[in-house]
Amino acid sequence: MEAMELGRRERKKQQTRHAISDVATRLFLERGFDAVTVAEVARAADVAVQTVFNHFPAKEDLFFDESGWWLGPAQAIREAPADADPIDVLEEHYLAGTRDRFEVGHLATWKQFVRTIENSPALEARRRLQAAELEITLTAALDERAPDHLRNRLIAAQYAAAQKVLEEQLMRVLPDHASPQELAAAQTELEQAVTQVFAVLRRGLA
Amino acid sequence: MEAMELGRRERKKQQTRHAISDVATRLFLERGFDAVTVAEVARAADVAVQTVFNHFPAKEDLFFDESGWWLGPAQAIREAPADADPIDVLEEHYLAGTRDRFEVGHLATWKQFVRTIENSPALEARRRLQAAELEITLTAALDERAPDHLRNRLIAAQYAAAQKVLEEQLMRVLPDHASPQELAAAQTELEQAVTQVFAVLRRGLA
DNA sequence: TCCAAAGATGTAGTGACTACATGATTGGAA
DNA sequence: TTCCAATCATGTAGTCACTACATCTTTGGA
Repeated sequence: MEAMELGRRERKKQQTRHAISDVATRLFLERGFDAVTVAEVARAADVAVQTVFNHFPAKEDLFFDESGWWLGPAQAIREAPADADPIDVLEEHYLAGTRDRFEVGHLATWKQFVRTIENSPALEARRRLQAAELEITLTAALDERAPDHLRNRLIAAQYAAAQKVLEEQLMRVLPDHASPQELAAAQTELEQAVTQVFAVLRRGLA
Repeated sequence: MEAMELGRRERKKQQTRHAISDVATRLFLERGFDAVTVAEVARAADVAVQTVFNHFPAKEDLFFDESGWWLGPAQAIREAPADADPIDVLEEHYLAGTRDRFEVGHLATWKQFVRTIENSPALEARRRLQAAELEITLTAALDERAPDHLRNRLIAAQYAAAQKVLEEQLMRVLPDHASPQELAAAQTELEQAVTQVFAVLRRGLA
């Protein structure tokens, strides 16, 4: 079994997985996460319910399919030069993510995603779990470069707090159907908030 | 229907509720939250499964029975004088809670509680939900006294972060069967950590 | 060509939770 | 005191996510 060229079997497996994931995402965005049953997803994707659970251990995994954004900050810290200020690294990482979201035009999709999450207690719980994992992995990454565990834990928790606050801010600032001008204004406003929030962290941890 | 003197009916209802809650708590602490079914709780309390759900909307409510600790910070802010520094108020509130825990000897029970939570994904999720509610109510309380919403939201998120970090620290610092000396040492160490963490918040938000 | 592994499927079951109908108790009005 | 209506406890039936397990089908490779 080679890693590069996948055989027909593996290709079919990925194909099935993507079919399920696509159908599920569409249904969830259309009707809300809680209003769609796994059985419906299976039926819409024309597979057995068991097949769905073979690929996705829980219903929430159909929605959060391998995005893995919550591992980014830890990775950014590991890839940064040893003498860099962690807060600088984290702010730059966050800003890079923000720019990405504004550039590709994924913003409308993103907002719809967040809306769907906000309408589902189960998805909100899962997002909180992801944030907790972010804190754990980020703390571990910080522990590798400095010994002060309590401080590192606090940095990680504060980064997670900042991200949460800024995401809410973006939702608040972003109009539903934004014109290019509105979008640029929102981006400016958001970046100011980012600067402001990270300034608080930097000053506190100085 | 008077508020003070409860009739026999209401008394019996509370009695049933407490019986269920007590039995449930004991079972959960003994065998872990996930290893006990609601049906077992009902059987042990000698009531119908339906009766359990009449009093407690979800299984987790059997464990977190009306503690309501997560509303404390918002209340502390509302009760504080208008010119007091929010961080001072919150630090004092947190320290008061810490002192309570160390004084009454509830610490062993508390640690067992936290252990049980840590062994159950469902309980951890519920605790995160409580923390989220804390942030919302605290933000609302802060908004009542100062208009800068982003700042208030950040304060609330940072308080929640601090509390999370400090609770972990307490679990780390606290021996399983602490002698009075060990306990005093742990308290000192914890209070130093509290001072340190809140100093970071204060400096950042100055 | 054919076998063994891996994926897809089907069946049966568990556990939390809901809807609903019914039975039992009790507080209060007549 | 009697009796009705509200309220609480109960039982039944069902939904939904999820698991265990047996079976069937496909496919990669000997």
